[in-house]
Amino acid sequence: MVRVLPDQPAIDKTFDYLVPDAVGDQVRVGTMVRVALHGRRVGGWVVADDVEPPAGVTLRPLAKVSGWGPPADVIDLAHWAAWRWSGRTAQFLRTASPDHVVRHGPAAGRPPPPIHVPDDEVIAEALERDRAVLRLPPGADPYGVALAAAARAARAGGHALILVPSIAGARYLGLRLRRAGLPVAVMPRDWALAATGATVVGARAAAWAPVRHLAAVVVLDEHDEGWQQEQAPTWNARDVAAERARRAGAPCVLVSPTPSLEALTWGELVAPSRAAERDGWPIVEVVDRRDEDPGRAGLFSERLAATVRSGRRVLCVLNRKGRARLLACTTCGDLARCERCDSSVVLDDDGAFACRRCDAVRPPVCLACGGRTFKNLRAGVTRVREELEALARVPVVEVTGDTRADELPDAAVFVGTEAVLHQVTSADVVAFLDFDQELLAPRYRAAEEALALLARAARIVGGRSGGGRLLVQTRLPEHEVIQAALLADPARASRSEAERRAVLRFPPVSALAAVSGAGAEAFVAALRAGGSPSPAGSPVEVMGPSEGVWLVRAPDHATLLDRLAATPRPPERLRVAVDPLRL
DNA sequence: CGGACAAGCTGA
DNA sequence: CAGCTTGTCCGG
Repeated sequence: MVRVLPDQPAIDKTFDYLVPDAVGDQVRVGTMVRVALHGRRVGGWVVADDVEPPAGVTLRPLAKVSGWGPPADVIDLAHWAAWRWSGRTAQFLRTASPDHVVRHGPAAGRPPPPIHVPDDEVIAEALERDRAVLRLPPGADPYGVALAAAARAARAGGHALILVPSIAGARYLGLRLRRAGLPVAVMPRDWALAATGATVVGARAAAWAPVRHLAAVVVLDEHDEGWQQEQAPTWNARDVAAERARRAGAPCVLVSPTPSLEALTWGELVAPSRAAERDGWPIVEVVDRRDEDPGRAGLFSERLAATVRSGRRVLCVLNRKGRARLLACTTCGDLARCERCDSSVVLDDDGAFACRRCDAVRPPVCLACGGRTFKNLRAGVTRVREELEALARVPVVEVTGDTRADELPDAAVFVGTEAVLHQVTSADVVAFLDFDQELLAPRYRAAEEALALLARAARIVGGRSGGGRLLVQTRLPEHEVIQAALLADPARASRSEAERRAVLRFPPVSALAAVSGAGAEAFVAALRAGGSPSPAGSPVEVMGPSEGVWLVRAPDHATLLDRLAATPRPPERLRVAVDPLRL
């Protein structure tokens, strides 16, 4: 008799079935099966075997054994993740399952030859720890860490799990490891090979890959916000991988040029020498815009003008979309604002004013004088491209999130949103036209995000030894984030950021969840009622609502998640985002 | 999720 | 009161 969790989003409940003798040898914890449930057949996973079914129910036999599923340790991990991100076990098991039916493992390959791993003290030191945060500068090649981890896992009689933020990056790393002689499963394609035994390389979903005898875990660019899924449950592949390592007793190395505060709280920092780290960061040229005449300055300093005219390949970053972001009435000069909440409004696709905060839409008419024409106060990327072209006297190409990388014309000067750093792979200089926008963004993680942005740009231009250069226009030249990049010392930024988070009680000093949706009000009421009789002593606070979102805060994850799990969910739609990146 | 069944509504 | 909609419950 086995316990089966149906693969149905709304059924978070298990049912027991008889295992027919004929298929007994194919069924274990994790096996994917089909079962009869309430008059229909549904897929599901065996989540426990040798179970004692509740009295008074007549069991039906399994309808079919579909194929291999996640190993038992991943089934346990999915139960944990359902608690950790207030989700449902089935959602995680779907991510952990092969996308095609798997009935046989791949043919056994030749035993791998001994692999040569170059000596590297810093990497070796990181792999000695149970939980290491390895701070490698942006210019460093992460291949050495992956190879050393795979070799270490092999010595321990097991396999390594290596997570890379992008799918393309994972494929490339997989190829290089395979060339070194290792059996490598690149996820999600090689699910069956991973299950039989290989070094496993992949992107976010690979945190759920089957790994035989997990013996080392590496997460590259652990600070990358892409590790977290945007939809609820907002699970984070870095945290899943770290928990897997903990459960397996395997070393876990989180690698980043700019480690997150979460990582620094979790593990021990390992970093190369100051000289080596400095070499891996580009030269940072800070242009202090306070010296300029504010009326005339625009977005282009003298330094920037000289740089775009120098003939070098320059990427200019301005995180604003093409349409105007701040409008003023041409008649009276009043700013275009929302009638309801007073926030600034932007022109939507239909030419109406749309509020960016409260969703209100109104005709484009000045509230003060009734004027109907407006001028841009802040140019978006489209306008800036034209101005920059005039300044540079060479063609300037605009890049936004919508631009297709393979259709990008070649040019010496590009301008775009952050997307330009994803789509153009090499340059001599990356220039941030208005870095204060990153530093002062109204998000609690703005400082970390700003430093990560500099690190991303640093990868494109390369370290200082190769002439890599960043140009940062700012009115905050003393800001710790800019100083951290300038001195190639990310700790400068994390120290001050840690203090700020402690004062404001933001993560990692606390644990947060954002609750929204039609059922949020009822859920939050139940959440408040579920606490200790005296709310004053309750460690779980509920704040809000602000724009329909409540924020739940607790001193730590266990307190927060136990309370969320103990609160009954209303039948209406409810989104619970644990560890929200934006508030 | 989706089928079963009960309770509620409508029109003759 | 048949015939339909809407809501709630529950599955092995």
